[in-house]
Amino acid sequence: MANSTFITPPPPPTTASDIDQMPGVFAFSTAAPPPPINSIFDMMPCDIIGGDQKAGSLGFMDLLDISQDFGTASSLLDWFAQNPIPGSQQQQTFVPSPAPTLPETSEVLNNPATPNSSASISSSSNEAGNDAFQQVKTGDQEEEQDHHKTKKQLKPKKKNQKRQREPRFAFMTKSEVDHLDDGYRWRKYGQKAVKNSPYPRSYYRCTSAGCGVKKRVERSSDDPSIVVTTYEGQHIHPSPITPRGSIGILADPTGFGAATSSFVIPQPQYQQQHSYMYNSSPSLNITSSSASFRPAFSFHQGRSDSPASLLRDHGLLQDIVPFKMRKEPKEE
DNA sequence: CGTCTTTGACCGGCGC
DNA sequence: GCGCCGGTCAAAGACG
Repeated sequence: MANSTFITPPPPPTTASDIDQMPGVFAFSTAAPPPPINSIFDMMPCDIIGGDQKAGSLGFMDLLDISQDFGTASSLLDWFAQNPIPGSQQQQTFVPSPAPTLPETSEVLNNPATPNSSASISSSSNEAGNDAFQQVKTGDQEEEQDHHKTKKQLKPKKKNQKRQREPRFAFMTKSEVDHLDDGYRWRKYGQKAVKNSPYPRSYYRCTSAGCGVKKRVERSSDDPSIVVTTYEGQHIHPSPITPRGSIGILADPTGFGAATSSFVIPQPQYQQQHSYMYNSSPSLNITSSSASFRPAFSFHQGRSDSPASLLRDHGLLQDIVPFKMRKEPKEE
C-alpha cells in the first residue's frame, strides 16, 4: 500500500529533467493551512479495489484518457479541479502564461509553496502521439522477425523518422514506495542511474497488448521521500483492475470515459496548500473559485466556451464524483 | 510454466 | 566527429 502524498518539493523539481524545462506555464496555487494531505493516490480507491491490490490507486491513468480530448496538460489539472479539498479555505492564483507558445509540449508543474503538502504535476504532449509510437514499435517487431541478429546488430530503428513523444504527465508524490499502483499493470523494462542522484530511474510499460503507455519512476535526490512519476501515452483500454463490481468502468457516454469511471474519492479530511504550475495549453481554460480549489477549464475539446457550465458546482462531492460513484461506500 | 525483474549493452539525440 | 546521456532491448534469472 502506497503511503503516498502529493507533495511539492522545493524547486527545482529534482532530477526530473523534463519537468523543469517548461516555458510558459499556468501557475495556480491554493493557499491553505498545510496539514498533511491525501494524495491523488490517496484519494483513489485504494481500499475499494480489493484486498489483493497493493497500492490500489485506480484510475489515475484514466486521467490520461481524458487528456486526449484537448491535450494532456489540462486533464490532470482537471482532475484536481474536480476534486477539491473540502473544508479548506483555498485561494487560487492563476497565472496565465504570457506566451502560451508550446505547440507540442505542455507540462504542468507545481510551484511549491509548502513542501510536503502539495502536488506536482507535469505533462508534455506531442500531437503525433500514439500513431508514431506504434509505428516505431511495429517497425522494431518486424525487424526482429526478419533477422535473428545479435543484440548489437538489432534495433535498426527508423532513422529518418524522428521519434515522437507521447503526451506526458509528471507528478511528484510523497511515497515510501517507488512504484505506485495506479490500477494498471506495468512491466519494468529498464532501470538507469540518474545523474546527480543516488536513486535510479525505473522504466515501466503497460502490459496490456497494444497499449504503449509508459511511465518512469524516480526518486528525488533532494528529498528521497518524493517519487517523481512520469506517465507517457494514453491507455487504449480500461484499467484491468476494477473496483468491486467494476463500477464505472463501463464506457461513459458523457465522454469522460474511464476518466471518471474508476475512482471514488473519499472525502479528504485535510486542508492543504496547493501550488501547481500548469503549462499553458491552447484549450486550457482556467478560472478560479474563491470558495474552493476548483479551477475550471474545458474538459472536452472545443468546449471551453463556458467552463463554468461544466462545473455544476454545488460544493459537494457530487460535483467531483459521478453519481454512480458516489453510491460507492466510502468507509473503505 | 508464465510472468516479472534485473542488468549490461545498444541506439539515437544532442551538445561541444 | 566524438562523447555523453536518456531511453530501450532482451537474455538471464527470480518468483509464485
